[in-house]
Amino acid sequence: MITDKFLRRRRGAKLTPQERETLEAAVSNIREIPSRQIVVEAGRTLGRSTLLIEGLMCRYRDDRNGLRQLVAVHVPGDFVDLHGYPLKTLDHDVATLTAARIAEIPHRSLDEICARQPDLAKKLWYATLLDAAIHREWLFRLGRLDAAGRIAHFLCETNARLEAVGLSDGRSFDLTITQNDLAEICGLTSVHINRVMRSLREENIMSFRSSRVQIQDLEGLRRRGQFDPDYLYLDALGTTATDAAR
Amino acid sequence: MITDKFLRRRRGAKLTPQERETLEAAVSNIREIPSRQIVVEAGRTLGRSTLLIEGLMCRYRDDRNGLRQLVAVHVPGDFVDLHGYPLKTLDHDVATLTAARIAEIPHRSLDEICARQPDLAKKLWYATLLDAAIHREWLFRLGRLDAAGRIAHFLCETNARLEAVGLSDGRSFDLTITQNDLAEICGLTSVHINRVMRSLREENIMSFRSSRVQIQDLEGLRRRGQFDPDYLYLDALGTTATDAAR
DNA sequence: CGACACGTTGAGATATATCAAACGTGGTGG
DNA sequence: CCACCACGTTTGATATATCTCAACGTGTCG
Repeated sequence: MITDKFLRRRRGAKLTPQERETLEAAVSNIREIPSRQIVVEAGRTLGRSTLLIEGLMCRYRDDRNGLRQLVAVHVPGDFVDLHGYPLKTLDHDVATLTAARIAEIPHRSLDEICARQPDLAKKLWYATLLDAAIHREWLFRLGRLDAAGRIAHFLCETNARLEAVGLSDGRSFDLTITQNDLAEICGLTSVHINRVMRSLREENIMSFRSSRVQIQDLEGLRRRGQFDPDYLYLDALGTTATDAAR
Repeated sequence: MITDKFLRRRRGAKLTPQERETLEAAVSNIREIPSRQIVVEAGRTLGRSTLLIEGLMCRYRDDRNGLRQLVAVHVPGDFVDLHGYPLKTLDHDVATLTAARIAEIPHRSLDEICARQPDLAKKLWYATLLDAAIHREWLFRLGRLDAAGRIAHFLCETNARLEAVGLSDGRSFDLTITQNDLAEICGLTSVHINRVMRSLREENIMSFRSSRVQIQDLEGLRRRGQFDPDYLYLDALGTTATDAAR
């Protein structure tokens, strides 16, 4: 099911079966996109939005010198560029980090949903505000945490988000990105990421090898990143729950 | 008029007179709030949202050691905690930076707007996405700019936002915050803010004294902060326009 | 006038960046 | 099957931005 993971386990915004069906019906097509491909360019007028089904995507801004800052990483179930619906054009680029499968939903269909199904519309709105909440947490991460804290915080967040959609067992998950990507997420250089990750590894807190993250000491990692998952608005407290539900 | 400044000069989302009236009618009450007062606490269930009429407000997250990171600064015309409407509860605190006048709008009234006036609802949605766009720009600021760049970028942004609501002449504006606030915005210490601002002053780029920002070299300030106002979705390109309109 | 918050300056410590080189490793073509 | 290439990772040495701590200055308000 295409919209399987959308808003899954989100407190107070789960979709009803009917709403899910409406959304499924709104999908105009499904596309496979290779790794490292730009999907939406800043400034371009948009006629549809993208639901990520499989793979990883990101949003970013490049600076004058070619340095890049990622402003979001998207996991399956995320409505990647839904912001582009009310805004009509995006202020940043959107690209794949890995090969990805996406579903496209025309804005025309969203118009109908907004006109006829205010409850569903509000849940779409909610989904974009979740992104904003994550943005805020990233601001905290960049503004107040040191390198180890930033890495720890990002890994805790990604672990929690992937777990919510059944892609992490709560301790380990696939993350097919480079150390340079991590640097662009954390506002650091890849050299420094490398050194700090080594120390986290040597402290037996976590490891990141051949695209797989293993968290040995989740509590320690959380402490390092001052991570508190409240801002993800997940329904089960903590991340201990199995992903049996739904 | 209470909603005078709301979405003013925002590309493709200006309110019609009727919509404006609807919003005005939705205001349940107006409050004056002293400086440095918490208005919304994280986690509390919300029954209304706050439109800022006059003064400055902010949203922030405190870390374990009492260090604070501001994640947003709000100027008159901003619908400060509209995020709390779909989300029901906020993940961060909201407070005044200066004495402020606010209008409160019950969520019940917003429900009616969403049910009956999808176009207006979409503009409310748009307003929250503008916040998200600003969050993203702040991420860029924190992740990729040095101290001078961060200060420059923040001042350019604030100048543009205030100008859009008629509170900056494009070169100077009142900004009643401390250097410590600036530090909490820029992810730096107040000591460093002080030093870097001195150097910006000595280069005749800008000055900030007794709560007033004067920009001598707007072009230079923009260059320093790599500031491009696209993400503010203002209708007039650049910031040269007088604020005659509307 | 004194208290208090805010701004300013100095000296030294530290985290992170920069530059440069070597080291895997998986994939590809000969 | 090997040689080689491209790409990402790892490490070292040095430079630099920012922090920390501590003191002093200045304006405002009761």
